[in-house]
Amino acid sequence: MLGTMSDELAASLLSQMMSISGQISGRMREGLDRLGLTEPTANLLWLLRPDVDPLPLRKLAALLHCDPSNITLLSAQLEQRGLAERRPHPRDGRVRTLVLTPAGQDVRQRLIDAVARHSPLAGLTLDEQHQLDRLLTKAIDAL
Amino acid sequence: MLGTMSDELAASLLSQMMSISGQISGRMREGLDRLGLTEPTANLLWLLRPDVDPLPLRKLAALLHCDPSNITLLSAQLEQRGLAERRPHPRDGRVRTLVLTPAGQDVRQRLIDAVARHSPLAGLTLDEQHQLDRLLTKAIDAL
DNA sequence: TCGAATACTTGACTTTCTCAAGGAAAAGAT
DNA sequence: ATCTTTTCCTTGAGAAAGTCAAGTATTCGA
Repeated sequence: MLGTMSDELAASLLSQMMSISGQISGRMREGLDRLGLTEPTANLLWLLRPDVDPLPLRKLAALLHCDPSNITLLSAQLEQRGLAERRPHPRDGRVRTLVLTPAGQDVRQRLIDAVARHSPLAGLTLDEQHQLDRLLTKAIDAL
Repeated sequence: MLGTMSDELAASLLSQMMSISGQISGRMREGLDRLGLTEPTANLLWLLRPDVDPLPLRKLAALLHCDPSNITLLSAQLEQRGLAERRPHPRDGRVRTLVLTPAGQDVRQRLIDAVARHSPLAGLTLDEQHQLDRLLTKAIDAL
């Protein structure tokens, strides 16, 4: 049946995605000690893009699929290390946003570089990487 | 510079992979309560392929990047729910392998189906899914 | 202005995970 | 064959991360 075939393909893709992302976070772990981070804090750091408007803590909790109180804990850790700051939202006094400090931007970039260099995706040719980029972009935009 | 361009591409791919796998595990969480599982046990269940020789606990720990004692805990939970069994390795008395019961195979398949249906990758055409499959396969094989 | 909703924090608690130590089986050396 | 070494799993103690319920402050809407 057609349904079965595409189900198998979907399951195979799923398994591959999980395997690769597992490899990536495994690779990430190796560098964390050196940067003085744990995996949960690194996952939060990952979301703090310097080129985008800072996100409210609540939004970060949604992106990480966890309770807001957990973000309170993790961002306090980043703050204590001088990597990020909680700033009040300019328009809404209830909201706090999390912003990287220069030191935080540096650590984040070093983390990304270290992982990207050893990622399984680095084994693909440049052309293949562009194909992959196109496919993933479409998948994400479809959300 | 050329190096910069490919670094940016690699970082972009990385970010996309993390985003999609985040979506996937988010989707997974939604079904877990209904199946009586937690996320860590589901991640273990994921690795227990019925069509492949059962893996030693140590191997499972390596795949999940965690301590073997943690696998002891998680597999005990699966065992208690009747989803898996720890069996002595036929040739090596030190080793224990983890094998799904029929009930465990059923739960695992339902988990995979539920996630695959709502995965971001399901939005791609069948042709695109094949392209993606080819690229990911190559990336994984390069390990 | 007053009630309802939203955002973050705090505290108590559970679950997950790691580390150090220990026992059992296999492998290697003598 | 015996003894040492290594490998694998388990146990127990403890740290870290996560959830939940309650509390405070701010904003929104009637």
